[in-house]
Amino acid sequence: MNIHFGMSPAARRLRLDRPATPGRDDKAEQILEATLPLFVERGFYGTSVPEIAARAGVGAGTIYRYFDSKEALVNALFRKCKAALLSRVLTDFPFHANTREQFAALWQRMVDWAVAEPDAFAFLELHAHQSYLDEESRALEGRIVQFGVGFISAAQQRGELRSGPPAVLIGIVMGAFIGLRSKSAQCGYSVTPEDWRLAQQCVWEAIRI
Amino acid sequence: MNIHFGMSPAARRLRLDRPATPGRDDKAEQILEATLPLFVERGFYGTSVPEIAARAGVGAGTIYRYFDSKEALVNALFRKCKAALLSRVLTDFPFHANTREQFAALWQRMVDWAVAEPDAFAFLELHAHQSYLDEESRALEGRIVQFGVGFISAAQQRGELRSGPPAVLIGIVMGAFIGLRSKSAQCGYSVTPEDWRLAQQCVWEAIRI
DNA sequence: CCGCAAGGAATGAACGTTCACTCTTAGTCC
DNA sequence: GGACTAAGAGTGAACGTTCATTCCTTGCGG
Repeated sequence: MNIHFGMSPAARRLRLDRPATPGRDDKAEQILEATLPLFVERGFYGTSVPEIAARAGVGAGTIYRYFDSKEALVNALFRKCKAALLSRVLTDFPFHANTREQFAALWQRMVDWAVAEPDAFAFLELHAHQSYLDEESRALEGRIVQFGVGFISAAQQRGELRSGPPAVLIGIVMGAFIGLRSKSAQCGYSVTPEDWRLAQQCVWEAIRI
Repeated sequence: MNIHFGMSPAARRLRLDRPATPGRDDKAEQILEATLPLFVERGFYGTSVPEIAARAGVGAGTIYRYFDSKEALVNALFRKCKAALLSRVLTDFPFHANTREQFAALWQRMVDWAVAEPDAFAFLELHAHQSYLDEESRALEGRIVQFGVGFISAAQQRGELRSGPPAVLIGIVMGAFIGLRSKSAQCGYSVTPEDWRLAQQCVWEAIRI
C-alpha cells in the first residue's frame, strides 16, 4: 500500500540528516561533544543534564539511553580525551631518538593537540583528579604516570636527564606546559607558535644535565 | 552617676570574653575556614550551603548574616587567600637584591605558604573560578599579574632574565610550581624540602640568561 | 502492525535562600 | 549587685526553584 510512501521520507531522513554514519555511536559522540564545552565552562556540578541535552539537540531522556548517569558521562568523556591525547603523543613517537629529540617531540605533540582541541585539553586539566572520577579513570591516569616515570628513570640512568625524583621532573614539565596555556589565557595573552618553541627551550634547560 | 558602673562590666566583657577580637569578624572567619576545605574538595557548585554551615558549627541562616550569598562568600574567600599569599610573598621582599636572589626569595616564600596553607593554595589554583568571581576579584588578580609583568620586564631590560613575553615566563614559573605541587600529590608522592630546592634550581635554569 | 529509539513532561530529592522565632547580652534602674 | 528590657545574633524548618533521573507517549523503519 503506502509502504513505499512510508519508507520514502524515512530514507530521506537517513541520508540527509546523518550524511556519514547512521550510528548508535553517533548520538553518544554528539552528546559527548556537547558536554565538553559546558564542563569546561561551568564545571561538572555547574552544568545540568537538561543543559547538555539542549546543546546536543536531544531530549534529556536520550542521554540516559547512552550513559548510565551524569557521572558515567563525565568518566566516558575523560577517558575519551585522555585516549585522544595519548594517541596523539604516542603515534610514531621517536622512541629510539635521543632524549633531547624525544622531549621536543613530546612537547610539540602536546602543543599540537592543545591547539587543535583546546576544550579537550582544558577539560583534562580541570578534571584531573576530581571526586567523581571512577576507579577505571584513575587507573588510566596512574598507568600513564607510571609510564612517564619509567621513561624518565631510563633517561636519567643513561645520564641524559637531570637526576632527581621523576615525579618532580614530571611536575615541572607538565606544570610549565599547563601553566603557560592557562595563565596566559587568563592574562588575555594568546600564545604564539614561537612562544611555544621558546617555552620548550626554557623547559628543556630546566631538566637537562 | 553610675555611668562608670554601667560601663565597667561591658569593658570587662570586651577584654575577657573576646581576648583578641570582639567577634563580629570571628564568626565570619569561622565560616570562611569551614568553607575552604569543602570548596577545595568538592568545588563551589559541589558544596552546599547547609554543608558549610554544619562544618562551621552554625545554622544555615547565620551564613547569610555575614555574606550576601554563596557567591559573595566564595569571593570573600578568594580575596582573603590572595591577600594572604601576597602578604607572605611581599613582606620584607628583597626588592634591591639581584634577580637570582629575588627569584629564590619568591620561590621560597611560595613554598612556605603552600606548605603552611595547602588548602588555601589549592583553592587559589582551582580553575573553575572564572564563572563566579566578581569584578573586584578579577581586578585584584589582574593587578597582581600586571605587577609581575612589570617586574619581569625590568629584569629583562637589565639583562638578568631570558628575553621573551613576560606572560610566557610567568606561565612557566607559576605552572611549574603548581604542577610540582599537584602532580606529585596525584602520584601519592610527597614533595620534600629538598625537592623544592631542586625544583627552584631547575626552574631558574629555565628563565636565566 | 510491531518493535524500539527518542523526546520531554513528570518526579522526588536537594538546592540556595528566607523568616518567624529563640536565646544571649549590654545597658538601665532600683 | 541583681532584676529587667531592648536589641540583635543565631537558628533551622519551610519556600520556591532546579536538579538528576524516570517513564510514558510518539512516530518511524522494517
